[in-house]
Amino acid sequence: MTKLDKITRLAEKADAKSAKRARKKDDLADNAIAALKQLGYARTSLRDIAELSGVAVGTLHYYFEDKADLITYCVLRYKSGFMAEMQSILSADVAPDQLSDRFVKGLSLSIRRDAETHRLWYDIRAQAMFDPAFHAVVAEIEAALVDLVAEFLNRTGQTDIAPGTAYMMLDAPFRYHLQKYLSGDRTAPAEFEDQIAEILTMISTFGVASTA
Amino acid sequence: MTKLDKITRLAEKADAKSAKRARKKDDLADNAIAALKQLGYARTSLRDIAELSGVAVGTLHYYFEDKADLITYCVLRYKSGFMAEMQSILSADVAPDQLSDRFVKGLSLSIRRDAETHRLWYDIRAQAMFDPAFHAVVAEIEAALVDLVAEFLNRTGQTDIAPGTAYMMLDAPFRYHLQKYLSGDRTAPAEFEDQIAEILTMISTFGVASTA
DNA sequence: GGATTTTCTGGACAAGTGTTCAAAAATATT
DNA sequence: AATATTTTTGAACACTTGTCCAGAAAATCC
Repeated sequence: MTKLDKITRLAEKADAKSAKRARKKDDLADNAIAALKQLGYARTSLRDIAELSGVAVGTLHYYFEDKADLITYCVLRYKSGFMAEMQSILSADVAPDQLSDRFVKGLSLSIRRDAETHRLWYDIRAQAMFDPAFHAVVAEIEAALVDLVAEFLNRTGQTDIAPGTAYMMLDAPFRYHLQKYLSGDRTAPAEFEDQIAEILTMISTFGVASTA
Repeated sequence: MTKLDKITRLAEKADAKSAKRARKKDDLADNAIAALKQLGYARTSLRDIAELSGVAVGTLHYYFEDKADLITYCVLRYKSGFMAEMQSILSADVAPDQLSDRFVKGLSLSIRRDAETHRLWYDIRAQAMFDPAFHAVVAEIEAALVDLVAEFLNRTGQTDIAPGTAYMMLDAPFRYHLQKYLSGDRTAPAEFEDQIAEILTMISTFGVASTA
């Protein structure tokens, strides 16, 4: 075995080791997210997370610097999951008007199915206004969401409205009806669809009017 | 002195007493709001509030049932202050288009001047999604805000959009640019005005189109 | 001006927080 | 099989939290 082979072997081992560590880290993060979804950022302690993960508190500190590090990691991970889901809806090969319908239905379904996940996002977003440690991760996710909306606008041929503006016009009703849904109003998702329909009509009317 | 006079006197005394108590309560609440504005709901302890108010912790419990009671009271009080301010802008006797301009400028100014207060509101609103104790007060404030927007729409002659929808289309950019402003972006208020202008144009275009 | 009620204090309490770390257990290496 | 390394544990630490309450202080009443 040459010297170079030895070096390669050592490098492979180091990679395998760090890959294993990353897997465990993600595993812990997933359990942490589960806890955070139920209790919210402020009410979730490291002991809650440890208990739900089936590990001791010390283990968390073995993988994460401190609590802020853990939360940041979780939020970034949550983002990749959510974004992938939305992208898969958007990249379906259907006609523009059908796509629009599917997109709205997808959001409405997400209120019902992933209410707790979205609740956590809005919680973190609010906390970021107080804790600069979350500025970066919130800005990153919000930029990705704007990109998502921009793609939706492109696919449906709406080019007269700024993506940032459109994002807000979708996000606001989404948050509002999520809130209603969480407080027990089962009709909220349906109302959400109606309101989005009104808003999308308004956006397209605006497009027609301003290009005329 | 007749028996009735005695009763009247006693009633007056009781009123004066409870009025004094209410004044003190408001005084404590104002200090509590000052603390909450700086630290946010989750990070503000009763000891923080007590220290800032110049009283002992026990005093807070003498006037408020518990922490939730105190916070609820504070939020309601904050609401009356903010709402009065916005109403005063709305009830000014000016032409519709001027009113619209003043309204937007008023909101933009409020981002600069009362950033911390609004931040607290968005914090509480997010907490309400986890803590049912805040459902009622958040719903009440949000309803009042919708009423405010409804009045704005009436005064400017826009009757084709649902007030709830219009509220969200103003609230979303307001929150977004507040967030940008708080993270150090001084140009956020100006951007906010531009975006609101775009949205208001869209709303009015929609109105014209749908009534045509 | 003495008695009574209201207001306020600040220490005590139990429970909970993030973090640290020596020691044990598990895994990998030779 | 023995050694070395990585991983995990859970007790201990110092600190904070909301709440309670006996007693002091202040205000009110007759």
